[in-house]
Amino acid sequence: MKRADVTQAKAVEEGLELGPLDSSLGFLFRMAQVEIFGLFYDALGRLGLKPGEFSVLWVVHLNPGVRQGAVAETLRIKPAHMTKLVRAFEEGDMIVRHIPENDRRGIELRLTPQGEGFVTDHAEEFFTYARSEANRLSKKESEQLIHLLQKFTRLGGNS
Amino acid sequence: MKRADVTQAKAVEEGLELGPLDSSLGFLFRMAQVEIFGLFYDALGRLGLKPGEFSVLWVVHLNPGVRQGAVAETLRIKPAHMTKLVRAFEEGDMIVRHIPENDRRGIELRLTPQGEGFVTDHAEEFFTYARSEANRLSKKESEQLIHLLQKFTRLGGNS
DNA sequence: AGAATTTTGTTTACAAGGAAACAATTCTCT
DNA sequence: AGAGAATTGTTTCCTTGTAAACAAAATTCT
Repeated sequence: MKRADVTQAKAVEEGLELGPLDSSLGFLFRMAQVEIFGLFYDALGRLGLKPGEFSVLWVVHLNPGVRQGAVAETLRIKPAHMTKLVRAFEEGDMIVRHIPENDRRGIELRLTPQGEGFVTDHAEEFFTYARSEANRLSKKESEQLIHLLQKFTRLGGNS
Repeated sequence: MKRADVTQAKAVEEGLELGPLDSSLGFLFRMAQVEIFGLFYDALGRLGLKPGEFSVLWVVHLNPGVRQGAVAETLRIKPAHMTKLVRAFEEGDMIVRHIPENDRRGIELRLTPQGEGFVTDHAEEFFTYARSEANRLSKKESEQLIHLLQKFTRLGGNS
């Protein structure tokens, strides 16, 4: 029996009706993030590292001596959580915290040699995964998606 | 010169080097979700309800008698968490749980009259917010973005 | 029928992340 | 210089979400 009479949306997922929900950006972003988190784990889970954690190391790698608050604000990590992450990385000997003499409030972050090694060892697969995430889209489509997301988030190529 | 003169984009990015990170779908999805969560709160925070919670009510509204596991799978909510949400909604007299006689494992969900009232009262602003979320993109761009996200998540359209 | 398996939801025990109060340092303004 | 304000990070407490073990019901396969 053909189900084409029933609405398209009815065919989604468990067969549940979603109405306009499946055209809601908030809902789609959440679904997309869950999806991509799964892909990340399939690819890099064995490193015992989460996407957000790698980004912290990556940003410190590219910006040695950056203050931890600046990293937090850039990556939208809340200060309380940032403290925990940085302390954990310090504990794991990946990051060193340095309190500069000219402003002893801020804390400057740098990678340890071990941290540098970790980042350079895994950066390629991290970003390769990041590209291959998109393999359910054509190259053109994923470029378009990236562009639209950059515009929406005001990040990347809009300056 | 005041700090307020610095561009918004600059303030957002702190001027940090991100390298290929700002073209990573995983990173962009996370940023987009944080962004949209903020927009949601500005618009609907006063209802004391979160996006995911409203979606549960919405899906039950559109699919009366649906099993809670089906809702969980559709919305990518883990079973353990789904139990808590449903119990809380039951507590708040928004949802009724019904154990059908023919299969007493599953639990069928329906909105109470109060739940129906709540959903119909707030659905419009929920989805209006969902549309106005996109107001930093042109209409065409946000349609494109929605389409690409649907394709990426295999939701909506047809895969 | 009856043991083994599958499906479905719940409980427990924990990790991730956040809000708010706090502490230390620097800046502003008189 | 010194009081008040702003900046920066930390601590405490709480909420949200997850994994893993469990329990109950239904299904499958002798």
